[in-house]
Amino acid sequence: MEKREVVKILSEISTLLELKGENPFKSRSYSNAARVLEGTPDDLAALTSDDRLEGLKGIGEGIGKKIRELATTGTLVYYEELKSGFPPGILEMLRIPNLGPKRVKILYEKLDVKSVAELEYACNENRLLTLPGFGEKSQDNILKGIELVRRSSNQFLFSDAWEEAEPLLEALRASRKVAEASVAGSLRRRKEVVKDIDIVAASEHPEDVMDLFCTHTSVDEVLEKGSTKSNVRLKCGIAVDLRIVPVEAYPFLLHHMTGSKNHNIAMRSRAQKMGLKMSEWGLFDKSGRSMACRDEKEIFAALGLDEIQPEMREDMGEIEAAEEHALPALISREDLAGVLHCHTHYSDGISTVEEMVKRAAELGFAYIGISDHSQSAGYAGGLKEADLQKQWKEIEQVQRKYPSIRILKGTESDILVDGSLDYPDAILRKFDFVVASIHSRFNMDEDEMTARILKAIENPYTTIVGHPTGRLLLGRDPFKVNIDKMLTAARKRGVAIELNANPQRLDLDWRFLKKAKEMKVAITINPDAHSVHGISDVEYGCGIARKGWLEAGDVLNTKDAAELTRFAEAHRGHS
DNA sequence: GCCGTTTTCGGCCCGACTGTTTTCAGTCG
Repeated sequence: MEKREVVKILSEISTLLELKGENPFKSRSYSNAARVLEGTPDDLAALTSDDRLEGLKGIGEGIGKKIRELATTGTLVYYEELKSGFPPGILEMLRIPNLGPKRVKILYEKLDVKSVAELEYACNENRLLTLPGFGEKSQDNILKGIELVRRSSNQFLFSDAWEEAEPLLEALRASRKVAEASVAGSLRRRKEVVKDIDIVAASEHPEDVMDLFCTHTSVDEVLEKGSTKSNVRLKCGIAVDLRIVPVEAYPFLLHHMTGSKNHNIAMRSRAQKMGLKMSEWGLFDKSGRSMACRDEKEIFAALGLDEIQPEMREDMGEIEAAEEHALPALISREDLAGVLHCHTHYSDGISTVEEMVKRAAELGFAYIGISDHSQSAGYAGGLKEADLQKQWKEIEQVQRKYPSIRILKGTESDILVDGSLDYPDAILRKFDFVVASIHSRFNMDEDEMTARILKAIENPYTTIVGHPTGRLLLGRDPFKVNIDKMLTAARKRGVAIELNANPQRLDLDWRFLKKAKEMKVAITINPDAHSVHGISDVEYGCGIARKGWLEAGDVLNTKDAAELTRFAEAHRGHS
């Protein structure tokens, strides 16, 4: 069984326990265990082979045993029994906003409603009005919620949410009544996919600011409006929360709303153990006196911690590291010396070689790697040998015109079904670098796919494995590959692993980056640009690299072009 | 169900808003 499936079952158990009305802390321990398991880079087989599983904080004897049962037998008696107590459609009702386990339980027990469709029917017959705790408003809101769930998946790419957040933030900052404002929540933490947008502000006139916010042109509907908190839905479908506090509480609000939830719980538990109480309003001692903090750094310091960057606040070891002064100095966009993996109109890009080079130079890069698709990639206009000759000539001309930036000749070669690359060696050796990527037969089983990729890694001409799991966020699941084996082979052979910065990919996932770093595997943050605009996508990649605790030294394209070509040459020397 | 520099038992983060209620439960983050 895949770890992903175990994670799903654990969180489902958590939900079912809530529905059952069990001890909420018991339910929480299952969702916590699911999160912890998801966050560890190791696969299930590695975790269950020794005592490492129960060593994870949040997985004890009980849940550990259940995970082992799932890993060895593929099923879990406890889960099956729990599940059989409820009709199968009941979980989908929980996706409706503002409808939680308590009220779903009432709907099921009193009205025998077992699915979203039945719930809709019951609403239309006004049958909810008779229930305790329900009224006309709730019934209307549930109908609206059903509409919303049907219309969208309720999840958005980071890049899309970011683009919506920026004008809102600018409008707030432009107001004289706003002292400070920032994006918070998962967007500030740079999660690859977000559910909503959180914005925080400091103001002495919160009502006026709320009015400004709720009447912004991008707002479609005001869902909630108070003096310190409002919630709206934008025309594009994303919900936005705005919280406002006075200036002195602002750093606490910013920290609180940035989360993650589990990071906050850990921070507040820590405060509690120190005899303090922490909330979005401040940090208070036993007598209720508030301790002034001018920024987040001072909040962390008050709890005996180094400042933790927002991207790392996932309660995945950052608090322990902050306590031991062992936090990494995270990479930033300015650390990148050059960009690799760029397409042009020769294959499926839309910009010319010169346009791409000019743009990269404007962005301050010292080199750019052109890597169009290879000959078998008919779907993307892959280059035949004659096209390559033509492109190389063109690159040499452009190079003369732009002496300040080095142009590297590369290719994004398909990894063919048998693991070989898509050009003969005589051509491959002419490239400065080769990105090897899977673009076909995604449905292979794990052993086959792993063998296919390992063979590509062993090819002396491979420099980088491109988008190593092939996922499309909100679109296509990653293909099955043993990441551990891939990283081990990459390290051994001196091949880099791509962190593809396209906002739809962001692949390799940040949860594996930390592991790659520990294994000293070189990572390249590549734009996979298909136009001049795509080059700056490396910014998204840097956000994900930071979530994976990467420092400048862990990333290959922070080095200069000479070092990069030496890296490529070194692998060729291996053969 | 998990966990322990107060504890192996008894805790488990904290507050805002809504809708339903006459003081609060449910939901969310």
